Amino acid sequence: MVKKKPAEDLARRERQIMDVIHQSGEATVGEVLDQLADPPSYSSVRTMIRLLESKGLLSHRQDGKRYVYKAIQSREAASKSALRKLMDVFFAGSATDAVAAILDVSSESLEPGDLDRMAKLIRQAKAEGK
Amino acid sequence: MVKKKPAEDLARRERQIMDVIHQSGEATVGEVLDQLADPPSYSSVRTMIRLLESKGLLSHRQDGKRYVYKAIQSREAASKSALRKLMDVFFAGSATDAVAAILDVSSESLEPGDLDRMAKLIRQAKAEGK
DNA sequence: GCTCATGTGGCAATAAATTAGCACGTGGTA
DNA sequence: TACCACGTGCTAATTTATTGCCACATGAGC
Repeated sequence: MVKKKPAEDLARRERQIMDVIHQSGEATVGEVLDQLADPPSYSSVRTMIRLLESKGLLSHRQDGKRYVYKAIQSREAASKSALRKLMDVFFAGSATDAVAAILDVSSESLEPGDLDRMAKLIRQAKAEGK
Repeated sequence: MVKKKPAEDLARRERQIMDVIHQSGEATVGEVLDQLADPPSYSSVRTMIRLLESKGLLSHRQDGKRYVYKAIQSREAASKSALRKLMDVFFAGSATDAVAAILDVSSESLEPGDLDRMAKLIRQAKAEGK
């Protein structure tokens, strides 16, 4: 029986690369390299990406002679599991506390429109949950 | 010049252990061991924890003959940086999208009271941001 | 069609992370 | 007080992750 390897179990570089690809949606080796903070050689990035593909986390399509990689798991699915984990670790699973932290973290950049949209989301959730 | 090592740069086990300790607030070696999904030996966990302490991520106090470890960086600070990163990677930095995802992830377990509390948080943020 | 710039594939070397063994110390308890 | 259970410190061995080389392929421009 093969061990399941969720995204949380990735090594450092692997995670960095997956993050870049999730952030970009799709990326070539060169694009990943450009977005890595502390980049190794092109060759190393490529090896790493191929490894991630062999682990079933990435897939590629061909574009001319280059490969364009994307995550197998959708951004939505990946973000949900990351969020769930973050909520568990830092907020004892509390969605309310997590929302409070988001408001806090982004207070600098929030515009009234953002807050209105959030308020609307909450009204909707309330309506659905009835 | 010494390289800064933010929490995101931790290796797999290191991060697992930091997560457990953040989640618990404080923990002994044995408690960390109990909460690790795929635990190595007691001895290994101890070595890892001492390493994290030597890196400046943990500190300990003595309780009888045991050490009780806690994170140097507060849960609040750690959660903020984790949230910021998650928002960047998955939601292009959008707080609104992050809130939407939280509502989605936790829709099963939300109670009306939670939604009311969130609504209140948003009203407050709006008042402050004026 | 030939050549060059840029890509990929496989593989070997290195570096880092993880594991655990062994010796010793200490507090509680009979 | 003498012993035992359980804790720590240090260090070595192993496993895993990361890096980059070298050979070969392919498309674009001349």
